[in-house]
Amino acid sequence: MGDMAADANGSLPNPETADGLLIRLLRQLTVESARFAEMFGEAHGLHRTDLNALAVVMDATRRGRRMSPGSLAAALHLSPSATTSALDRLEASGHLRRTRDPADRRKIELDMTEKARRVGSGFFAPLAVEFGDRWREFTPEERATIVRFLTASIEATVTVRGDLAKE
Amino acid sequence: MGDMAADANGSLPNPETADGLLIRLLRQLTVESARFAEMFGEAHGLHRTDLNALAVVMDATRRGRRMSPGSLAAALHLSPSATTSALDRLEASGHLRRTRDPADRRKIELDMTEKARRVGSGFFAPLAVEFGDRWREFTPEERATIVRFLTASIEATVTVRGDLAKE
DNA sequence: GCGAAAGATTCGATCATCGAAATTATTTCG
DNA sequence: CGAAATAATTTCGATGATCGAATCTTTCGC
Repeated sequence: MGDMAADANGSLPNPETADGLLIRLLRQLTVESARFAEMFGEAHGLHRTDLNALAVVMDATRRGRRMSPGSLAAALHLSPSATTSALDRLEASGHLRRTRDPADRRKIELDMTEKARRVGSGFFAPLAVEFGDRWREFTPEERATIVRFLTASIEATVTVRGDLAKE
Repeated sequence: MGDMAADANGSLPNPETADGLLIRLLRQLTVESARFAEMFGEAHGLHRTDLNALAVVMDATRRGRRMSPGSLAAALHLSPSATTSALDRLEASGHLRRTRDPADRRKIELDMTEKARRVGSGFFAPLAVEFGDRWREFTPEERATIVRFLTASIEATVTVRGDLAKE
């Protein structure tokens, strides 16, 4: 699932518009990504939430920020108590460790273990290899176009989400 | 999955490779899509699974296929009993109807209601508008490149998933 | 220092999901 | 034709992720 609104748009089957084709492909891509994540998680005994949590902590670590349960809860849109449960699971499975912040002892810092790092590269390395393989055909100019397209599409999604939030 | 492994890859922050940039953007796009679906579902009182189920049924309907609880369960990677629950919810909320197949009365056919159709276009219409707006800048040649890119990326994901399934 | 606030956890309840058994309808075949 | 096997879905009991409210510990303002 892990997926998301998997498969359905307004585009009629008959004459597909130019935009319709792109929308359909984007949809397919997100569905396939979700399926991959789901299957990967299953293989490692990690549900969606645990995978997401790991990913958030990994990303924060990579850019030099430390995560606390609170910030993790915010990032995951999860209640503090559910986050505690998730952290219990991830600590029990040896992917994360909790250590108290010596400066402010109310806070907890989350550290990835080597096992988590292996999980992360097990997730991304095969994808990166396969992507690299298939993307070799694209020239720098074409890549620039693709970057513009992806950026525009991300912005569009964020914009529409913002509109939705206003209501 | 909705979301999916939200945020973390192997690419180091420092000198980002050309592929690394694309991977990061793809990841962002899936994350944002998932967030949008999540927020939309929340606004309509539909969880992930219900949204996914609706989407699958809508898509099948659109291409002239009828769904049964069984085929829906398969499409969602959900147990039959969980699917029954989801259908109970969707029927109670007036999005779907169950009717027995007159030919083989063991089977149940799932029909979308007008309300479900409205939900669907409420989901996709704003996105389509915003995408259309932002994509106006792309020439047909550029779109062809983008289509190739998206197709290649989908195939890559499917391939890696297939490899994972073999183990 | 003392009360208020911040950060995290515990507790009890709810609900989605699962696996196994049950129900209803159909097909096979003796 | 009738009985057993098969198919499709649902029911039931149990598990577990999540939530909201209350609790505990630490820090900050006065």
